[in-house]
Amino acid sequence: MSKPIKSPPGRPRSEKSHQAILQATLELLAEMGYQSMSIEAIAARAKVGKTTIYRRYSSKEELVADAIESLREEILILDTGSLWGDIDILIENAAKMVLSPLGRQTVALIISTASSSPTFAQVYSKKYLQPRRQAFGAVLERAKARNEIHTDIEPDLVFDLMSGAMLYAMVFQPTDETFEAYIRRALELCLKGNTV
Amino acid sequence: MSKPIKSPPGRPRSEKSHQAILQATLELLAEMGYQSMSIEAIAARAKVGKTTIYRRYSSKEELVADAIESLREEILILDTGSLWGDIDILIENAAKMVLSPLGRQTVALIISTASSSPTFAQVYSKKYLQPRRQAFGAVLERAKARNEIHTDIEPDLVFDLMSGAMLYAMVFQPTDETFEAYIRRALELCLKGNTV
Amino acid sequence: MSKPIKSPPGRPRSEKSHQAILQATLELLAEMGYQSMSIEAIAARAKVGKTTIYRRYSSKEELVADAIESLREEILILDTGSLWGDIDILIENAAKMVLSPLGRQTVALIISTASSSPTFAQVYSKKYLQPRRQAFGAVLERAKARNEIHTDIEPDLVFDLMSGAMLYAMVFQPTDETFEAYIRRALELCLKGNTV
Amino acid sequence: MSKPIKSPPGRPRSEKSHQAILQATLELLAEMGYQSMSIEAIAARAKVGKTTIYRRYSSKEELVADAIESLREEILILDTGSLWGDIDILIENAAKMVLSPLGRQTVALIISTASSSPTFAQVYSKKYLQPRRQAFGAVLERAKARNEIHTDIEPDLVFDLMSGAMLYAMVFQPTDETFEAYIRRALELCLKGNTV
DNA sequence: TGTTAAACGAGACGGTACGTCCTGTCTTCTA
DNA sequence: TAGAAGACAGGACGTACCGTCTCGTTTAACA
Repeated sequence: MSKPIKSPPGRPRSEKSHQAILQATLELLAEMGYQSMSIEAIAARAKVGKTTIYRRYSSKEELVADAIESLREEILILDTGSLWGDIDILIENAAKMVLSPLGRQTVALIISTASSSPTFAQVYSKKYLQPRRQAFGAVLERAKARNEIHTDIEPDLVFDLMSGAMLYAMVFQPTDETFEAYIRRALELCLKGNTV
Repeated sequence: MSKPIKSPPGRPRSEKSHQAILQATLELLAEMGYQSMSIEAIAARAKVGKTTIYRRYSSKEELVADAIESLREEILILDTGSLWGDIDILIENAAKMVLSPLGRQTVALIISTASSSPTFAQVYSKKYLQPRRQAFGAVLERAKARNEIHTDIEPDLVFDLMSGAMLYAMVFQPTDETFEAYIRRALELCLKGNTV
Repeated sequence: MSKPIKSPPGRPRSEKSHQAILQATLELLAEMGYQSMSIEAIAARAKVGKTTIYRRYSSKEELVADAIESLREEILILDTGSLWGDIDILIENAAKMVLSPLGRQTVALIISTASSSPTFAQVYSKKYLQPRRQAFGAVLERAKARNEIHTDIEPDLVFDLMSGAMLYAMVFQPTDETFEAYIRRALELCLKGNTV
Repeated sequence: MSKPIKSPPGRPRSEKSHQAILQATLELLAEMGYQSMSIEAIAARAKVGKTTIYRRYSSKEELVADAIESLREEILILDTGSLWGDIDILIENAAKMVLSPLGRQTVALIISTASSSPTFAQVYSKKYLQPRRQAFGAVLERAKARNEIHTDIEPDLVFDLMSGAMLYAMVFQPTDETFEAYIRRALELCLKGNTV
């Protein structure tokens, strides 16, 4: 049995260049935003030829999607023992992302892309939202087990509502209070009728 | 008493050109989308010099914001006599916009633009959302007067939550049920703890 | 018998504006040259509407020609009693203009304008060169009367030759000797075969 | 011994584009003149991006100077055996250039540029005038050897005088006779006192 | 140990759109 | 009715990037 994986002929692609491209992309994304960031600038920042980028990605979207994907971190949810303890950790994590420049750009990009590209929306939904939906579901299930909330609550609907609220808050900044306080207030409203 | 309004010196701006610009903007917006639409194309379509556009707007964002603003229709809210009667009308109106092809395109554009342009977001928020927020507020106030919901409910927060939910639903289509049913379910969740 | 000069109806043209336009034109001409000087800049400098310029002149050439024409000075030729005495005065005058910074600029402008605009060339030729041609002719005629040069000499041809030589000398600076010496040498060459 | 000439990095400039640019420039120069010829039109005619022109030349002057320079032809002077035979050939050549549309434009441009740019004047003088000055000198030297003109004649001065006369004739068109006849008459005047 | 073939950096290519500037015309109000 | 102010359609300017291409130069696996 021979190895079916055969390395292609010629010089292999440089992992170093790859990393430099992703790094430069993320930096420029944070510094000047998706729209005004040019591929030429990325190439210059990464000290890489434009060709080297175009060989890997055929569009800015693809490149940025990969760059963002590259920094996805594990979602770990500690069990603090109480609903609001758990919730506060989730909100804090969300806020951390949302309030950093890169985070804002990222979310803006995702909404922007997703709103005009159902395909991207689906991919993103599956890869990014689904794990978070499950994590949030787990938190609510634990709360049910502790009798903190009604058993007939639908975690998915609450998750959607909160996701929408975060999205809305990021785009339209409807309030003067902090993001965390606003989101907490929204969640309280949602759970009000469902607390035991 | 003489009129204090004095017309400024020089030739006044042409209302005809103004309308042609807005019309052309909306047409191209529908035809090719925000990104790929160029100001030169708008000028050509409107049979207007580029200068005439730049004299009025300093960016594509501003222009598009004004073009969209120009389509704004009157919001009229009938008093059906019950909270859910009123609500159903509001939801139906929203759905009508969201589900039509032009509506989807427009909303996608708004989200897309707003998410990457705080300026546009602010303008849109003030000119478009504010009136709807007030209409929604009026509905809830009537419901309070009828003792259908608690008096301590915050209409603005509920409005934000519902706006976010609609936005989220449009982008990610999280459900198989109809848009109206999904939004109604979300609103029920929000008001659950506040019904008398 | 009524006066044939009838002032036209309506507001008469402002002499003040007229002067301001000429003044501004000459200033800008000296400051930035014919090419890069814009009619808008002239209007702005003269604190005059563009219309007011276009009402008077239909082109930049016309305006500049008139502005230059406005500075024309009297040519007076003293009779020194000898050909070379008269000539030296003419050469000295020419040199004075040609060697001053403003003179160089002006001549450069004239050459530059005339070479690319036959209309201007004609106007300039008629208004500026013709009087000088005649003055030079008078000098040669006096020399003929004094038997200093042959009677069959053509003053116009000599004038053209000398004008060309000055022009050429100014543009290409072909020599290290002084302008006056060079021109004198050229004239000697021209008259050599014609002296008695 | 290794060759010290190393090709610079990156794609080399296209000689084909270069030629197309020069060709288009000369064509448009002849068709519509220096002033009204636009760089955009040149690019279009040459089927070349504007960038490709701006990468090579930073101004219209530079481009046109190079275009003109590119058509400099060899000056070959046949020895006809007599002064006026040689001269007539030189005059005919000059006339051919001066009387063609491209020639007029070219000379106008050269004068115009040179009169306001000493640097250009010098370059042009060295590259274009010097060889002609030498050719003209050779003709006069042969005439001296044949005893047609005095040995003490200064060819350079005569050359300058004739150049100036041509220049002056082109700009101001002082005569109704043909250019050739006028120039011949001028030269006769110059050599009159020097013929044997 | 060479050969080979793709990836590399560099940068030119034909284009598109930008936002600014100026042109010559027009339209309005004021004197 | 002239003047000033300034908007108008048009069009060239020079710049910035686009995505593609063509160089000469690595770099590794294959032969």
